[in-house]
Amino acid sequence: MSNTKSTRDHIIEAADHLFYQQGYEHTSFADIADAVKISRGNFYYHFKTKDDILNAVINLRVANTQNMLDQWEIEGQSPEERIRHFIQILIKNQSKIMRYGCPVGTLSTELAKMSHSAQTDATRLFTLFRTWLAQQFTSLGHSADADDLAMHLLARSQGVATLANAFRDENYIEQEVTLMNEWLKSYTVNAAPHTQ
Amino acid sequence: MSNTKSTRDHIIEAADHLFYQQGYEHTSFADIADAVKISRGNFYYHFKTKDDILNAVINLRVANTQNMLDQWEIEGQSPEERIRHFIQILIKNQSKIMRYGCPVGTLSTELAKMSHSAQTDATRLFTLFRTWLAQQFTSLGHSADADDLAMHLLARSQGVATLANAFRDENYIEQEVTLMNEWLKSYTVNAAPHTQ
DNA sequence: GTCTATACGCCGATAGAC
DNA sequence: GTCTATCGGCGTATAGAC
Repeated sequence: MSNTKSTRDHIIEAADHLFYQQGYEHTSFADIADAVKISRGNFYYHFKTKDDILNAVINLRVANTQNMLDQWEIEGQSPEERIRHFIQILIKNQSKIMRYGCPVGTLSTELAKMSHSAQTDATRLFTLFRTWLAQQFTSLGHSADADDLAMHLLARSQGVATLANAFRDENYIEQEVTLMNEWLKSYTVNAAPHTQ
Repeated sequence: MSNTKSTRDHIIEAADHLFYQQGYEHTSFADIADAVKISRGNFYYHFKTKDDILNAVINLRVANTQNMLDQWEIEGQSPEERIRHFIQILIKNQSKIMRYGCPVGTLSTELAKMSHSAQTDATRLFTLFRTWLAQQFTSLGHSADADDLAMHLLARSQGVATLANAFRDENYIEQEVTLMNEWLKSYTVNAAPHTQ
């Protein structure tokens, strides 16, 4: 309940940023220690292995994501407005996405290639969005295919992030966001959606 | 012109597979040497640095991709049939994609995080597909937004690959491929496409 | 062209003083 | 809780024999 962050918290936050910007494997203990301005030795008082830090980072991201979704739930006046909040993060984080891609997707991809045991935990971040989006689509009256619609929208935002990162195109994200909002509108205005 | 592959070719092919399955950084010289069954020392007769192997792998992938696109150009009786060939690789490589993701997207993402100088070269693989798809959409009479449509389809296949890899869902790829084919149809049957 | 042997640095991890 | 010092291993890369 104190407003001063512990060293442990500083480590987790620094690791969070570095794992996002450089990747998990590409980030060394020295990198994190330098960022927090502590010695490598001190590190091991707080975390025994690198996997422990990864675990703490994933937990932090899960908590932050859950808070964000809760906030959207409060702020959004309607399901479509809430879903638009989701789509809008591509704009809000535009420059970071162009440089580093999507934090959820890139971590999941990296851990999958490493056959890392934490891959399942990382997928929980996707699941948070998936479940929340499916709830919104259910509220919109699409309960039968709510999960399909959620996965569809998730995939499109993932693809946009990957290509924006590869091509570093400023306008591209906005262009696709417009299409996603139009797609969403077709599921809210009338009862007959197009074929996506 | 000989039908016997050189040791160099064997190294490139082994590196190609391992970079795809394990990632570039996660793959060591020892891994590749073991796969080719040569000593680590012999390795350096063929490639001086790890970056050299990466370069050779990218060149191999560019050549293979170009051959595939040329083949689709010959086999496809119409632009929409050719584009359907592109969509169909998600089905053809379904099990690999579920395990390792898309070889183009995952390499691009990894090199971006490493700030690797070869990232620009890796993006050429995306550009090959992008340009080829744009040509097909131009042939379909959508020359004004051919590149946008190409990028849109690229993004969707990328997103599907990322989520299929994260969730390991067998049915999901097929589900999204159906949607992509329906989307494509709306650009071929009549002149008024839906909003994507 | 292929091998063994080895240099050298970085990384994850430990020991122990303060 | 934080530090310095150090270990063992792996990874890239080199030297030189065959």
